[in-house]
Amino acid sequence: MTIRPTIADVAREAGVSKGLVSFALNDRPGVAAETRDRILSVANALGWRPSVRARSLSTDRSFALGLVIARDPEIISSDPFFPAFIAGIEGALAPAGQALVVSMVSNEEAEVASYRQLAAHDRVDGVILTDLRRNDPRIALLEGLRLKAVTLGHPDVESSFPAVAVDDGPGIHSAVEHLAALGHRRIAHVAGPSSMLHGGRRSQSFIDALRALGLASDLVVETDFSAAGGAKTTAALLDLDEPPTAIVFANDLMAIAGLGVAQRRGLRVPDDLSITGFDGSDIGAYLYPSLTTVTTPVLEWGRASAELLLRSVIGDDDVHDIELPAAQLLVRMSTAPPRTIR
Amino acid sequence: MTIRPTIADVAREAGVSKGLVSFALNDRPGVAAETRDRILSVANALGWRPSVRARSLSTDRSFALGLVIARDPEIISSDPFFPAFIAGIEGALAPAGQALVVSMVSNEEAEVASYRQLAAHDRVDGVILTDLRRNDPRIALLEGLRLKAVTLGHPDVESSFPAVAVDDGPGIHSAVEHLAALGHRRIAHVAGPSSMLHGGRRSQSFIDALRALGLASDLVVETDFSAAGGAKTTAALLDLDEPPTAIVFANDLMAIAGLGVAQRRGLRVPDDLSITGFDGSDIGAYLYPSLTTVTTPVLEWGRASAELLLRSVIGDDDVHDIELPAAQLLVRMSTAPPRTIR
DNA sequence: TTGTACGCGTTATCAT
DNA sequence: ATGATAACGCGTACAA
Repeated sequence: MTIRPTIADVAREAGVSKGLVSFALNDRPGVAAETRDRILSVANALGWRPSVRARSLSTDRSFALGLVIARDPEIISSDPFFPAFIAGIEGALAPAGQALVVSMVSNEEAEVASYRQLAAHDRVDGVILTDLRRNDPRIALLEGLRLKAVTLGHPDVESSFPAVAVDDGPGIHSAVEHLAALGHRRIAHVAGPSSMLHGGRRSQSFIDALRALGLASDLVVETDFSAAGGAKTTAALLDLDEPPTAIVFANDLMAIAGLGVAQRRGLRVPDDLSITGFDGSDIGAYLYPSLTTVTTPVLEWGRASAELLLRSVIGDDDVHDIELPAAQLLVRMSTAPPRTIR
Repeated sequence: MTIRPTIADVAREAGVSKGLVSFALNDRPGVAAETRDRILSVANALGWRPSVRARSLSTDRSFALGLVIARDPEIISSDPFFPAFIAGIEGALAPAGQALVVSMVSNEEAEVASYRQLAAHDRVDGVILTDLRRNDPRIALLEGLRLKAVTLGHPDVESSFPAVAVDDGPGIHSAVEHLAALGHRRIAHVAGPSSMLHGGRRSQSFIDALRALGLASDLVVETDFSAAGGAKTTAALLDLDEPPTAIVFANDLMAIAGLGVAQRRGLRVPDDLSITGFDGSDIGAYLYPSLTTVTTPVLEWGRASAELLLRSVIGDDDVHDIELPAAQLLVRMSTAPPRTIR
C-alpha cells in the first residue's frame, strides 16, 4: 500500500519549495540547472506523477477532448466511420496524455444537451464537430459554451473554429467518370440528406460530374444514409419506366442495401446494374460482388483533427484549416459495362 | 460575461458557512429544514452547479467510467457491437451525470498501457471489461490498479468484479436445431479464437447441440472473427471432399464474408448452402439473402453494465452478477433445406 | 528562489 | 441538534 507522492513530498525531499518543484518539472526558466537536476531525480526516485485532477482545478483545463456522436439508433451499428475515426483520434491523444470523452445520442435534442453537459461539467477542453449540417446551430452553441472545436469540413456559416477537410468531390467525379467510361449513360445518385453538408456536397459533385460529361442528371434521390433508406430508394429507382443502369450511392451502407434490393429482384450486379458506394468500408471487399467505392482517409482524419484541436486548446498561433488528401475511387467488382452495350 | 458562482458565493448570500452549504446540498443531516430551504433557494437563484473538478479533487472520484476497446484495425470498422454497446452505456451514464472515456487500441500491449494510463491519471472510477479472454490477465491488472470493473460474461479466473452475462448457448442451440430441422446433417462451425471466452463458449455450445442431436461435430474451424478469416475459413470448408450443407458462423462479419465466398463460387445461398450469423446486425437484414442470425440485447447489455459498475463504484452493497436475456435466433432468408432433400 | 494565496468542494473538529 | 471553522487534496501563479 504505497501512497502516491505529492509535489510537497518531492519538495521536502529535495529541500526546496513546492513552487520551485513545479517550475523544474515544467521546464520553466528560473531554476538553476543543478537544482533542477536534483529535483527531477528526487521526483523520479519517488515515482511522482502530476495529479491530473489537481492540475485541472488549478489550470482550468480538462486535458480531454470530446466527441458527440448523433446517429439514428438503426444506423449506429453499421456505420463504419466512427470506430476508425476514434482510432485515429486515439493516435493523437494517447501520446499527449489526453483522454477522449465520447457521448452517443440518438436525436438533436439529446445532442445539444450533451454538449451543454460536457461544458457545464468541464469535462473537455474542446470537441470535434462531425456531420456538419446546413446552418449548423452547434457552431454558435459551442462558441456560447466557450468550448474550443474543430469542424470536419468547412461549415456554411461563420465559424471561429478551424476546419479539417477531405474533399469528397474528386472521389464522386472519379466514380461517375468510371461509370461513363464503361458506357453508362443513365446514372442515378442515392444521396444523403441535403440538410447535411456532406450529403449535399456529394450530390452536387455528382451533378457537376454528369454535366461535365454532357449527361442528364435528373436521377438524384435524397434519403437518409440508412440501409432502409438506401433499400427503399433503390427500389423506387428500379421501378422507373427507364431505370438507371448504374447507381452512385452516397455511402456504403446504402449501397449494400441497394445491392441486396437489386439481387432480390433477380438483377445481376454488375451485369444488369452497376453500383458504387462511398466510405471504403472493409466489409465491401467481401461481398459478392465486392463493392466499388470511394475511400477517405478516416484514420488520418481523426488524428489530424485531434492534433489541431489540441493545438487550438493550448492557444497555439499556428492554427489554420487543414486540407487532407481527397477521397479516391477504389474500383472493385460491382461496376461493369451496361448490358445494352455488352 | 457571467462568472460561475462558487459554493462560497452561495454561503455568503445565504449567510451561512461553506460547509453548511455543502451539507445542505448533499442532503446530509445536521441542517435545520428552514436553513436548508434557504440555502437551496439561494443556490438555485444563483444558478450554482458543483464543479466536477473540485469534487474530483476532494472526493477522489472521477465521475467517469472507461471503456478500452482492443480490436484489430481491420475489424474495427465493421464490428457492430461497440457502437450499440456504447449507446447503451450512455443511456445509464448521462442521467447520472457521469461521462464515458473511450480508448481504442489495436494490440494487447497498447491495451495494458491504456488501462495503466486511465488509472495513473485518475481518469475513471471503473472500467467495463469486454471480450474476456482465457486466463485474462486484465483482471489482475485492474485489481492491482485499484480500478473497479465489471466483466461482460463470467471470467474463467478468480475475479473480484461482478459480471453481466448474456448466455450465447440458447442462440447457438436454436441455430443448430433450426438447421437440423430443415434436414441438414453436415453442419460446420466457423468459430472465433478459443483464446476468447465467447469464442470458445460458442463453439462448445455448437458441439453440444450437435451431439444432442446425434450428429457429427467434426467440422469446427477456428479463426479470428474477421471478415478475412471468415472468408478464408469458408473457402477451406467448401474445398472439402464432403463440404458442409450449412455453416454456423460465430459472428455476422464472418458470416457475411462467408456468404460472399459461397456466392463467388456460384453456390446459391440458401439453396446450396445455409448460413447463420451471430450478432443480429441490422445490415444483415438488407443483404441478399438476408442473414439468419442470433441476436443479443446489446443496448441493454451496455446499460446494465454501466449501471452495475456505477453501483459498485459508490460502494453499493447490492452488487451481484446479472444474467440478461439469452441470445435468440432470428430466422431470415439465408437458411433453407439442403439441396439433397429438396 | 521562496512563501503563500488560490481554485472549489468535502469533511473532520469544535463550539453553541 | 445546528452551525462555524479549518484542514485537505494538489498543482499553479505571483508577490516578495
